[in-house]
Amino acid sequence: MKLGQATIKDIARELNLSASTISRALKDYPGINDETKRKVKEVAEKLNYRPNAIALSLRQSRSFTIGVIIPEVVHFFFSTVVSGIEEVANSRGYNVILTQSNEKLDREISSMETMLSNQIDGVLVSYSKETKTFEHFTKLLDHNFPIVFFDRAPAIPGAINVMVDDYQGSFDATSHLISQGYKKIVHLAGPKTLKISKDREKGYMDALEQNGLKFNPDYIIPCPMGTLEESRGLVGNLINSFPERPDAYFSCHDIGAVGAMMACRDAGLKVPLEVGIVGFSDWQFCSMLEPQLSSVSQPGFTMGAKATEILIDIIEKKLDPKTMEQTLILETKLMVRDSSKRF
Amino acid sequence: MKLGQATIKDIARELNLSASTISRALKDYPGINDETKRKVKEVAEKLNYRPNAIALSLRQSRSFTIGVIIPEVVHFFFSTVVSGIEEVANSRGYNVILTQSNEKLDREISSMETMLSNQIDGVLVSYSKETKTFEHFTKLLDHNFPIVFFDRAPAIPGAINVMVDDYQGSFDATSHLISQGYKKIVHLAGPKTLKISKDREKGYMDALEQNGLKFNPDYIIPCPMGTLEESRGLVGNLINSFPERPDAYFSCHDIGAVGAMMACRDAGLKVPLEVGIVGFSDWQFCSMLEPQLSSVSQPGFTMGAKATEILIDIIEKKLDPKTMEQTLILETKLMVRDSSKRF
DNA sequence: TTGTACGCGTTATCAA
DNA sequence: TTGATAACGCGTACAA
Repeated sequence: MKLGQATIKDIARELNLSASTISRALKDYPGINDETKRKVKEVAEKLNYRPNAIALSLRQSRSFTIGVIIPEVVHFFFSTVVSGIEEVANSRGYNVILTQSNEKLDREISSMETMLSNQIDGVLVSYSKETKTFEHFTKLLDHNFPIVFFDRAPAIPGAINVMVDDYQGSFDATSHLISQGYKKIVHLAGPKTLKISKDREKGYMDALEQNGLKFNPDYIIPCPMGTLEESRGLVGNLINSFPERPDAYFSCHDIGAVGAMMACRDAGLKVPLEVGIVGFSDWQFCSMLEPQLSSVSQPGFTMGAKATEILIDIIEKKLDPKTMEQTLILETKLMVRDSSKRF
Repeated sequence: MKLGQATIKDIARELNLSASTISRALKDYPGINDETKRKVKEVAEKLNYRPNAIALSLRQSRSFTIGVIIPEVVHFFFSTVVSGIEEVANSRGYNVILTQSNEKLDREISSMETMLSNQIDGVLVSYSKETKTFEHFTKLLDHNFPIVFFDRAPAIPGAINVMVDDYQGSFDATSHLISQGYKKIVHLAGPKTLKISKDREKGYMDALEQNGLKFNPDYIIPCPMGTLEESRGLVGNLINSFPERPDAYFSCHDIGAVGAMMACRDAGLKVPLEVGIVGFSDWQFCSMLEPQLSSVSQPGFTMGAKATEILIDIIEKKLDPKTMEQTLILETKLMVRDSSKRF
């Protein structure tokens, strides 16, 4: 704060009392003269006194601040999660320091560093697509520093993760497509570095098998970038060149699904009549499209809220993550809309 | 940080030196034995020393942290702004503390309070729809506390604002509709508490007049909530009950435009043939819709970046806002797409 | 070239 | 019921 923010000492001087008395009076400690207390509070009010959280942090070695590292805020899902984080953190008296990695490992690492310098009490992380090794996290976990991972869960034994049931969501989506009579279902897959990508792929494959459809590896199309143009291009090629033209697309995220939808439109294929499409994440725009896009809804707000609750519990109760439930899995919900409904 | 974070004292003890020597060695002060310096850095490395930013903050009365208060993160435009803020703040060595007001005045006020307690060096604000009085800001401005407002600019003399040219954007959008031959253009307006709403309304009205169309007050439909359902319902009623059925809708935000689009579809009206539609903000989904939605694009990232630069300049150069350019206006860009293109 | 002492704002501890 | 002192981690004026 700038010049002239009143401190306890200012109040003390004004009333000819000691700093400790002021401190106690303000915090309603027992054994303080009621009259003194009244006067102290009055002057505090007058001087517009505001406790200095920094001084408190230094003294208590606790900052009541948690860090959040996400790939990008400009991402409907992540912004939803942040919203949940913010909500819970606030209501429990914590500040939220936010940084984006922009999917870069080095930014993730340097963010972690500055946050630690700032004495955060714990951190919530969804790691970047570039991140393939996790020493920058394990080092801290070994020192019992509280970390909770969300959505993107690393392969670290003993780490706490909050995620959605990507496997089941994917399984449901694929089964739904099959139930609607689609038979040649392509999966637009995400980067293999993310566990969620692998889980979604697995759910897709298992759903095929359990429904008696044979799995064709050529039907898995990697979309590492996750842009609309990417999937639109890939699906466009597919439609024109593939020996057996696919009749459905299950994308590991909504953007990819929109790309597929556009490619189909480009090719004059009718959705859902000739081609079924399902996305993943249930972004806001799904119900604005024509036809409305079916998608697997992920509880982003809840994820952020739960992860934060767990983190703060660890911080405050000094829980040992090793003795806790390691993974909280939230349920997804398939939102069936027009893009995949034949009957 | 938890137990066992090494401090300068730990290094001092290990090397039988005084804390001040360590401090100087680490910061490459002149007049320190090279050999000592080497050893200090070595031990620092070994103990995984990390400066305590909290202690620094307390000492310098500077936290290198800026606060951000926005209505909601789950809002494409705001998340874009936050992204710009984050980027610049980070590169200039500042942390970002984020809070959402959720469009509530009391949350806005309490956010401000906790942030001040946390000794932020300055704050970036986009105030809530509920905010009608600004004492909680003016009080601080009077004490020279650095505040930069973005997007939603309050009627505070001397305050620094970064915003887009809402008037011009709106004027352009309306003119465009007129140029496409639409004549009965309805404006879906935002809440009057926001200057941006008023500016957009003004731009609409002026464009009508300057193009020789008479302005009909009944053609301004307030959409205070800004939800899809709201505008869909309102436009639906309009279509059925209005004596002179409108042939175009210019909405003060994209969601409203989508609502209008849906209402038209419900009523069997063809966009853009029978009805033209233009939104404001150019959210991601605009180009995913069918027909693609024309919209006024706002440079969110730039807005965040610029606002942050200005704020940090004020903080670091101790500039007096009163002597500065008060308002930075960024240009909008009309993205003409299918929803308003007749020719 | 290095050490001592003090202060940033607060509170816990011990003494009065 | 109140006050004095020390400590959280760091930087710096001053002394050695």
